[in-house]
Amino acid sequence: MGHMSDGARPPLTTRIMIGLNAVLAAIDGDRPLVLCTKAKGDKGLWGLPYGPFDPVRQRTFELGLRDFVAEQTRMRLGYVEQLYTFGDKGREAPSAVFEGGGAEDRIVSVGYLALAPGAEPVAMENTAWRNWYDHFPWEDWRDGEPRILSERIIPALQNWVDDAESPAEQRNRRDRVVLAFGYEESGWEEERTLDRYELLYEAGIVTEAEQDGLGETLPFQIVEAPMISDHRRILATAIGRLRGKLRYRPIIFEMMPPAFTLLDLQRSVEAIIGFPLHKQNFRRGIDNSGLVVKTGNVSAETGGRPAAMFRFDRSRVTGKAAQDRTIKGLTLPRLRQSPNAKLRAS
Amino acid sequence: MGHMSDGARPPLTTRIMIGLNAVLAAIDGDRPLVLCTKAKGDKGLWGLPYGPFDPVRQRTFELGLRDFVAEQTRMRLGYVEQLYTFGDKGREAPSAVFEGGGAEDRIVSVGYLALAPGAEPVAMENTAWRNWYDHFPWEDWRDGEPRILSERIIPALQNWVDDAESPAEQRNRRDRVVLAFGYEESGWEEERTLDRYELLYEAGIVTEAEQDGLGETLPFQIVEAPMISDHRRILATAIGRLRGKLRYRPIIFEMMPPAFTLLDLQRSVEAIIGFPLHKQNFRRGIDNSGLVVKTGNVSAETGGRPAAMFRFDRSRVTGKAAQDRTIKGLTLPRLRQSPNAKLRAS
DNA sequence: CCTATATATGCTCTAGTTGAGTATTATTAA
DNA sequence: TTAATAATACTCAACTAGAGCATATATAGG
Repeated sequence: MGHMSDGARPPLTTRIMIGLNAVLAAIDGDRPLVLCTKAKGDKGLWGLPYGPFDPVRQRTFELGLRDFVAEQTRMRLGYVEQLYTFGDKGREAPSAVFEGGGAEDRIVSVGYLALAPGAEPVAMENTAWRNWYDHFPWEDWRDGEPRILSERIIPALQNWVDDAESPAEQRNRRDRVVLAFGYEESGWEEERTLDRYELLYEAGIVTEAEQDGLGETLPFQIVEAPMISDHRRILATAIGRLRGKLRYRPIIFEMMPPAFTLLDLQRSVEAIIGFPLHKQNFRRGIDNSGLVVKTGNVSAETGGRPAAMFRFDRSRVTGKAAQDRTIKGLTLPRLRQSPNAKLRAS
Repeated sequence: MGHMSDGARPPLTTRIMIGLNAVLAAIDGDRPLVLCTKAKGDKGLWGLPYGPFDPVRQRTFELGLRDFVAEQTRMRLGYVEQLYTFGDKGREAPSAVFEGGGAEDRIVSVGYLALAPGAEPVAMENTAWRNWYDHFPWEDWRDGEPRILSERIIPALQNWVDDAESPAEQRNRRDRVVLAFGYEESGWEEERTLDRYELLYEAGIVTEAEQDGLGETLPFQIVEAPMISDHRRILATAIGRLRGKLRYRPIIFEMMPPAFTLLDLQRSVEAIIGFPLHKQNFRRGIDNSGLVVKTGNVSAETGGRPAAMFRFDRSRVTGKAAQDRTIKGLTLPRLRQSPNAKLRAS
């Protein structure tokens, strides 16, 4: 295999180090949660759990991830999926991440999405489940268009578009905004979380502390809640991936308790995708997906007529039971015009 | 940020090296192509172009990728997308990849998918465009179910299922086969390319030369055409990603020449997804996607009535023109019962 | 010119899916 | 008993997807 260009060997003074980042997501009622850690010396900013990859002891990234998450948070991961590998120069200061790391080292981080069936309380200090919309307030449309979007972000984006140096660049910026935020005809696509974040970042509307070198000079910065390093970007990637995957894989059940009502399920899905669903059509979709079966119990939790409890039926994904239809994920019957946005779906 | 576990710093004797792998795909008529290289000393096996990532000189992976592909193949990449990062221990022998690499080093490779608008001939020795179905004969259903699948692969998989040690494991294997290969009800899902490859690999039905340590002892091996290292796995990932993405992004146009007929477009899509489409419904789908516009010219290439030429209309993806509908990708109107599988779609 | 052949392109029909809403049922609290 | 709160059942219309028929415009060969 020796046909690579010469000079390939990196000088010993520049080492590559690999960090593993975990986006551990769970749902609590109608709150989508992500496990965060806060480190001293980071001005109180939150970050994602991360750990170094040890090339000697760890056979695969995934095993390494499971190890350090268990060590840091006492949680054992279930569903795990690789997201993306972030390798841009300057994305973090090596010495801040790896003990013994020097400024000349290069840190690459591999982000993973992990799903938990519930948000067990974590006893560790500086570790907490946080609502991910605290860091992405523009992504939650469950009560209608977020005010921060219409009142602050869109005007700021408009300024950014107007600020472009050439008409071509202006058109390009405008198109990107329209596409990412679904204005005009195209419509909000919930899975474009990363596109939106990157646009806001590029426009200087969000920023991640000082290490980005943009300091206080940003013209349009208006949205707070940064995270350390590029962790908010990693979280945006995770949210987008999870949202997109709901449609074609029965992944939501990785985040559900063993038994649940259909409304529980609906609230969980809504928490993730960030917009309300049409209740009757949602259950119709669930119903003929064949993904769940009744347990026989009922829940009298909520005041009205008791709801039947369901559980995920794994045999439906393959087995003879699945009859004719291809099992994919969930149908997400959007509620277009909510009669009263304040009151959720009827 | 210094809250990582100690002992994080890898000993200097184990270095991490990062390789970049490019799956450069193009279409020629009805042949889906991938740019391959053949190295001496690899028993004549084909592989993907790859190069080391230089942490000193290269600011991002993507720039590094573009550099080494330009150097190795004289091609400038257009559309590029990160696929996956492969880091399992033992996936390749470092000394074979990096000059100066030692057995104690750890190689991680970041795979990328790149799309070319056409397969320009490459003048480089040991570099060629190859039909990707040469390495995945079971993935091409354009002329009906591939014989290798029904005659050899499925029986071998059946043996593998029967071979399971426990009934539970047997059921598990069976379910995985059913799901990946779409037998019984669920139906063939073209984007599960990687699932299928991994299943075949696990069952010992495909193998990648000797470094996998399985040697000649495989009970069921029946499919040839391996590639070096884990390049066939990377290619499977790329094919799956590309197939899946066609449905929701207008990515096919990255692989088309500036002007084309609708049949050209259909043949290209069919080449990628590996099954035939219903012609009239395909054009209906293209038509009301609004993704293309007539150039005004016609093509008298094929013998029958001349076909109108079209071009991709980028303005449709955002612009005012897009009217009401959300522009996604293509509809893929499957042709279920081909009247005569030998004759493609009517 | 006329005919066979080949493909492009237009149109219809049907079944299933999706968005939306109405109606009915089973509880608890006042 | 009534109001409130949900759960659950059903209906309806618009649209989408699979299928196939019909017509239009070329070329090749008499």
